[in-house]
Amino acid sequence: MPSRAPLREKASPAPVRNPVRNYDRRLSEILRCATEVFCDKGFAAASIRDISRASGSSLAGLYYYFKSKDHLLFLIQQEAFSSLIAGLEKKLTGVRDPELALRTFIANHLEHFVGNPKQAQVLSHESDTLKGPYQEEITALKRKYYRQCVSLVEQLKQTRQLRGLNSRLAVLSLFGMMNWIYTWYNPAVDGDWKGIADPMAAIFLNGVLGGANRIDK
Amino acid sequence: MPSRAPLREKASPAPVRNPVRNYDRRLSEILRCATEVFCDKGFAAASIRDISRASGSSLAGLYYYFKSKDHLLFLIQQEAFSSLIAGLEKKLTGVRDPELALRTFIANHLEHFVGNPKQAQVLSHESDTLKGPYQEEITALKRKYYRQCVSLVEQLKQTRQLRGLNSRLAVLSLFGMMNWIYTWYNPAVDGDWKGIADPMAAIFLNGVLGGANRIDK
DNA sequence: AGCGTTATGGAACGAACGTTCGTTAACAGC
DNA sequence: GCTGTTAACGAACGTTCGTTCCATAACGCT
Repeated sequence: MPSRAPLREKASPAPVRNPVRNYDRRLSEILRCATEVFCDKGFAAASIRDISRASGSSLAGLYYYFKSKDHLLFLIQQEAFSSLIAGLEKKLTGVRDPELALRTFIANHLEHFVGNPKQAQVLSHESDTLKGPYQEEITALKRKYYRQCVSLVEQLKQTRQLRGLNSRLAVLSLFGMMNWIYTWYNPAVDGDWKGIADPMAAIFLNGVLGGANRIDK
Repeated sequence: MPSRAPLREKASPAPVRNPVRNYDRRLSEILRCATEVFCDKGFAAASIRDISRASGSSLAGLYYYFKSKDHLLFLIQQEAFSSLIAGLEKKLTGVRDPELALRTFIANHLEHFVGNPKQAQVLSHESDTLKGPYQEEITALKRKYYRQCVSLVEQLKQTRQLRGLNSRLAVLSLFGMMNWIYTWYNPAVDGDWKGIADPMAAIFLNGVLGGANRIDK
């Protein structure tokens, strides 16, 4: 007669000590697994069953932590954007010089993107996947972040008297450079984020400051 | 007693005059419709039924033109890449100056991407969707295109003696700028490709040439 | 008139999908 | 010891998916 208890290999039925902490910990564990699955297969091609497998939960058990597949992607993107913005505001306090501020902006962005490549890919690749209220909330975060960068470029434009500069195009080009990284970054070839942030900031800043302004200085 | 013929509203059973031409014409029509659907919903989320609806074919009728959904995406990407590369080689013949060649490269890329935004989005957004032999063939085209750009940057690096320049990072940053356009381009705001190509080429070329080199000139 | 090729469509297949239902342990507070 | 909450699960629902089978027109050629 076989014993029954040892057969359970899946997430065991919770030795709940601190109820609130346990929920949060398990949720972020699930978000981490789901991020990996979405990164590998893409949101639409990934199934809840894939995430169930990756996280060790049952199919039904997952729905205790999110309302729908869309809601799950929303939670991932919201957390990713929030930590990106939080890191930025912390590093930007007290920085007055626009050029230094832009270098800080770029460094923060790349630190996040190169340090969490899977999260970065889900942010970049699935940035237009959601629809309705979820998308609106993410778009609001994205717009806030975009505007902050435009503001820095406009400050630079004013202090350096760059009359011809198209701030919108400059900022969107910068975002292109940085967000595209998820398609090519290879730590063995490209090193960590510091080795990318400086040359990329150099290209962008030389790019918008232009040749002429260097002579004046 | 109702007549029967007028009830047929769908693609009528082919007044075949020139068999070869008809096949090609219908195929590119289907590719165009499929591009639109893939662009709007993403490859994985788009169904063959969506493409059937958009192209006016029946579900089964489509499979006369491609072997599988993956094959359909392959055909789209192959055609897009081929015309991109063909346009480039035509415009680049006889151009000796590396800077001018790079401006030409950028102009050709943006002309294609801004002129065919839906095709561009499918190329960029689904660049890693296929697997196996299809992906290998597309990757080969992509690598050829990438190498051509690297070669131009290295020529620039040599003639201008830019010792510190990381060609790989520079080219991938340029591709980032250009390919990211599909996420933000709005003809009403940004105008046609000419208004984007020049400022973006300026950012890139000033960026890699750096401030110092301009003083020498 | 008859035949092979080109081109198309209706109907169906099995598989996989997101989600829900009802149930069940484990624990906390009383 | 009882009760409500937390956390998890197996099984199933109805739907949609990519793909295939088979039939059938229209045409070019003989």
